[in-house]
Amino acid sequence: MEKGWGLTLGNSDPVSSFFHNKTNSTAGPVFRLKQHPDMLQFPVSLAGSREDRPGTSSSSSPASDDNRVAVDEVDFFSDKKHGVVDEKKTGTVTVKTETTSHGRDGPSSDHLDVNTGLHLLTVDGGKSSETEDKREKNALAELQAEFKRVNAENQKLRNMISHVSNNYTALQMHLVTLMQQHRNREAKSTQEHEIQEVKSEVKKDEVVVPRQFMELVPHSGTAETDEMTHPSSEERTRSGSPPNNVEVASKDSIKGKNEISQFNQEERDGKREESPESDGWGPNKAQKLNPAKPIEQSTEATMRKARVSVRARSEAPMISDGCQWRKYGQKMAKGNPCPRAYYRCTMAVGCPVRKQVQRCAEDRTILITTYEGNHNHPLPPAAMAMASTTSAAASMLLSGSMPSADGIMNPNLLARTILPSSSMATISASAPFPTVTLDLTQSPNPLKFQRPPPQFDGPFPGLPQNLASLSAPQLPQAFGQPPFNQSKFSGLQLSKDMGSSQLGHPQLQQPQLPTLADKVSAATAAITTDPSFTAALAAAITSIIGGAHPNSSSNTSNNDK
DNA sequence: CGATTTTGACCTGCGC
DNA sequence: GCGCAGGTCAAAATCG
Ligand SMILES: [Zn+2]
Repeated sequence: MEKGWGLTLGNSDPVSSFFHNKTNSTAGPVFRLKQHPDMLQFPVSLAGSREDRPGTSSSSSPASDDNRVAVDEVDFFSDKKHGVVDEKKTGTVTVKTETTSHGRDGPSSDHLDVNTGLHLLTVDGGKSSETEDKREKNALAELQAEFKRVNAENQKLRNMISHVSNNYTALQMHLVTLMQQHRNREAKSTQEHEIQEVKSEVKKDEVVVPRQFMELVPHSGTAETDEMTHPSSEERTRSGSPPNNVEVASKDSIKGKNEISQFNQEERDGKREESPESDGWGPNKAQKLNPAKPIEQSTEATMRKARVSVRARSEAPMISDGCQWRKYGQKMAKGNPCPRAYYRCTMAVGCPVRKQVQRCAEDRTILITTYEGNHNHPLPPAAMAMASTTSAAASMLLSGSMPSADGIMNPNLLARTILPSSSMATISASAPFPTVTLDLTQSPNPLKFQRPPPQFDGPFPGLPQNLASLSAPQLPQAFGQPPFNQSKFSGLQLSKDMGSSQLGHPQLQQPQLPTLADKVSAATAAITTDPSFTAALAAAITSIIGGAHPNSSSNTSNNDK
C-alpha cells in the first residue's frame, strides 16, 4: 500500500530531475506557469496527469502506446508500482507543489541553486581547460551529492504530496457528494425524513435512493477524513505505519456509525437465522423472510442497486483493490465469451460488498470490475481508497438522480473535467441498478473507433444540448473505443432511460441515446459532469489500482489458478 | 486442515 | 407457465 506509493514516486523522480535539470531560467518558469492552472484543478490534474501522460510519454517513447499501456497495466496490477501510477504521481506531485507551496519553498529553492550550478559547470567545463575539470569534478561531486540529497527530500515531499492528494481526492469526492445531498435536502430534517423525501423525489424517475446507502457514504467519508487529518503529518515523516492511522480512523468511524453496521447485521440475521455468514444480500430470501420490513428491504434493494464499475487495463484476472475476496460463482455472460466471476468480500463475515469481474469481450486487456454495496468493517488503507471511491461514486449516482443536483455544473469545472479526458464516468440509471462506470482505460484506441467530436452530436441527439455542446468542443479527440457496454465520451455520458432490453444487451447500449433528455437526465448529467467528481474519482481509482498493496501479488497468483 | 475455488444446481425476475 | 439470463448456493475439489 504505502510502499506502492513510495515506489511509484521513485520512478517519477527521473522525470522531475529531468525537469529540474532543464529548468535553468527559461524552462522553469514556463513549467510553473502551466502548473498553476493545474494546481487549481487539483483533482483534475491528477486524473489529467494520467491522461496527459500518454502524450508526454509518447514523446519519450513514441513507439507503441497500446503495448506500452497494456504492459504497464499488467505490471501494475500484478506487482504494484511502475507505469501508470508513476505517471499519475508525477502529475500529482506537480499539482501538489502548489498546494504545499509552503513546505516546498525551501526545497525548491535548493533545486534551483543546484540546477544553476550544474548548468554553469557544464558550460564552463565544456569551454575550460583540464585544470578546471578537476575543480569541476569536485564541484560536480558535491553538487551531485547535494542533488541526491535534494532528490531524496524531493521524494519525501512527493510522497507526502501523493498521500495528501489521495486523501484530498477522496475527501473531495465525499464533499461533493455531501454537497449534493445537502442541496437535495434543503431543509435539514431528520435523516429518515430526508430519506423519505429523497425517495419520493427519486421515485419520479424510477431511480430509488437508498437511505442506508447515503448514510453509509458519510461513514466511509468520515473514516477517510480522519485518516487524512492525522496521517498527513505522520506520513510526512515517512514513518512506515500508515495502517495504524487508518485503522484508528476507521474504528472511530465505525464506532460513530456503528448503528449502521448493526443495522445491517440485524437485517441479515433476520433474514438468515442459521447462517450469519452472509447472504444478507439475497433479495430473494429477504423478501421471503422479512416481508414485514419494507423499509429495510427498500434500503437494501437500493443499496444493492447502486453499482460502480471500473474499467481498467489489466491482464491479471483481478485488480488488487486491497480487499480480500472470495469467489462464489462464475457464469458465462450472455454476449461475452469471457466468463463473469462473482466475488464477495471476506474481510468481515457479514460484509455485503460484492464485485463482479469480467473481461471486455472486445478488448480482453480491459478488465471490468463492478462493485456493489458498502463495507461494514474497517478497511486497510488500500482497500479504503477503493471502497470510499466506489461508495462515493455510488452515492453520487444516486444523488445525481435528484433534480436539485444541477447548479454544480461549472463551465470551468466542466472544462477541467473533460481535459483529463482519460477518465470517463458514465452513469447509467437505466438498468435494474443504476451504475456508474469509470473508465480508466485510456488507451488510444485499439479498436479504432475514433470519432470526431461532431459525431457525438449525431449519435446522441437526445442528450441535452448544453451537455452535448460542451462536451463536443472540449473533447480533443474522441477516444473511443467502444466500450464494453456503454459508449463513452471524453466527458461523460449519461443514459437514463433505456429499456431493460438494452441493458440486457450491452452492445445495444451504445445507441442508447436517451431520447429522454428530461430534467432528471440533465441534472444527472450535470452532476456527473462535475469535474471534481469525475476527476477525483478517476484519480482516486487510478491511484488505488496503481497503489496495489503487497497482497496484490498474492492475489494475482491465486487468481491465476 | 482451514480457506478458497470450482461448478452444477437452484432461485428469481422478466418477457413471451 | 416456459424459457432465458443474471445471480447465488453449496458440495466437492484444490490449494497452501
Ligand atoms: Zn468488506
